[in-house]
Amino acid sequence: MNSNPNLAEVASLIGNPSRAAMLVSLLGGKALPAGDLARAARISPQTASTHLAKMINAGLLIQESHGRHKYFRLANSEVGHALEALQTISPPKPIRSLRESNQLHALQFARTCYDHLAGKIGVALTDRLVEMNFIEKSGKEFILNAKGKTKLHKFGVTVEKSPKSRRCFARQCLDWSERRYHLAGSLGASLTRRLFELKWIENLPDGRAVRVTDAGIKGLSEEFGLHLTIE
Amino acid sequence: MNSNPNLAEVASLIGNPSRAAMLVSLLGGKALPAGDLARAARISPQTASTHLAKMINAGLLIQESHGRHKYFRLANSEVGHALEALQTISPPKPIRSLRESNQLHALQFARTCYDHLAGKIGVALTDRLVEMNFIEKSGKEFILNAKGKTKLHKFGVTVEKSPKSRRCFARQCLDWSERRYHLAGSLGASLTRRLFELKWIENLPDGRAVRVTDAGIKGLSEEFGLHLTIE
DNA sequence: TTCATACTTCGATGATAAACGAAATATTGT
DNA sequence: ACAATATTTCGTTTATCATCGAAGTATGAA
Repeated sequence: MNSNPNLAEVASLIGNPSRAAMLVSLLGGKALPAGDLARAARISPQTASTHLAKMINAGLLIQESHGRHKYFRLANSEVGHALEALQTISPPKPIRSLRESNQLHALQFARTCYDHLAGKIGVALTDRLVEMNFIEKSGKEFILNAKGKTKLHKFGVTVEKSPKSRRCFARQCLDWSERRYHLAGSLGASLTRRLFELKWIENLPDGRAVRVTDAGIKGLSEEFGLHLTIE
Repeated sequence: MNSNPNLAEVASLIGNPSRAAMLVSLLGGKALPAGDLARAARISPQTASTHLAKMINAGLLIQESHGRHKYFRLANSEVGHALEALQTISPPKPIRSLRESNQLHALQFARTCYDHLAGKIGVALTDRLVEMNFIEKSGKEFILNAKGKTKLHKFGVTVEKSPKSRRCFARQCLDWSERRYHLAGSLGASLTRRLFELKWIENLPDGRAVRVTDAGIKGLSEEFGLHLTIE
């Protein structure tokens, strides 16, 4: 009679406040260990463990073991997409203060994802690197060409793949909120490190949001033709 | 610290099997009376009434009174979008009868998703619009270019973004049955409305499944190079 | 007015599951 | 080997909420 997929099952999983808190923590795309997720949801590790098991079982999360830590992340981009769609219909304003509202904006605008830059700025900067013909998309990676290598090296970024690390050099990382790719991998990390070093960006007090400084606005414009407008 | 206790609130509303069944019945975009929704969810009118009140309260539904009947429908396209997004990550429901199997096939082939076209046809038509270079993907939207604007305007579609509505003009909506994007937003809705107007598509008796008429097969082929084969 | 239909409110019941303490398992460090 | 840390499993408690019967309100029909 009524249509096929079993909505209620997944929705009820997301519908628990503790699980929802964990899922939101994972929306940044990062994998987090069980303990961190428990803390984020303000519940005991035991309780978190049962929640995580349920979400693994339902295909919402996947698990990677690293020693005694178990890392969890969203199983795929569809899950992130669904969570965001739910957020858009989450009624009036959950936001208790102006400060929280600003924080939320800040996250969408610029944040770190593991160790590289994400959010609107992350995507926009990557776009500029492509447009200026420094990097180009190729499968799941970017390729840094000679022109880009020169430019970024002069800018203070490590442009050689470290031979001992088997980390991907210039991975494409999908930003769910923008649904666009930005630069990750060791190149993305090195570039982001350099931006911190130059104090073009700085960490906001808590969480993973990042602020672009005045020097950053000037610098990104001059070096990469990335013109930011303050909203 | 992290954003949304209300995410859980909405999700838990959708997470009840009875409420989910009612919401899915409303995904076709039509308004239905409380009694019909109770029957669709196989629950008593009293129970349905409390469920509906909760969903009204949370802003998922809106209510119109017509005499002693009260009609309910999805509050806005975002709700429809969120439901579809959840369907993409929901496990399929076992099929119990031939009738259900047929219904499922019809839904996968063509259906309305709140107010725009989805299913094989929805995705295929969107693909054609991209291939014919009328629209192009950009982030989470499509961009309608000059060529597309001319073409669709001539076809009878509203191609201007309504300034007072803050609804997205041409959003990408993830299709649960195809796992691909189709055209949504006010442009998608207007195009779908026009297809109904031309009687190229028509609603099947119950639910949100849609049939492509003979005129539609001819028209879609001639106008958009979309060649349908009857299965 | 009186009856019938559509929906809502109230109260009681029963089932589900979230939470944590206690204890088990697994891994790393000393 | 032993202690420390990270996670899981089990059993118990507790709270929530879906459900429906019964009764109430509102609208339309006879």
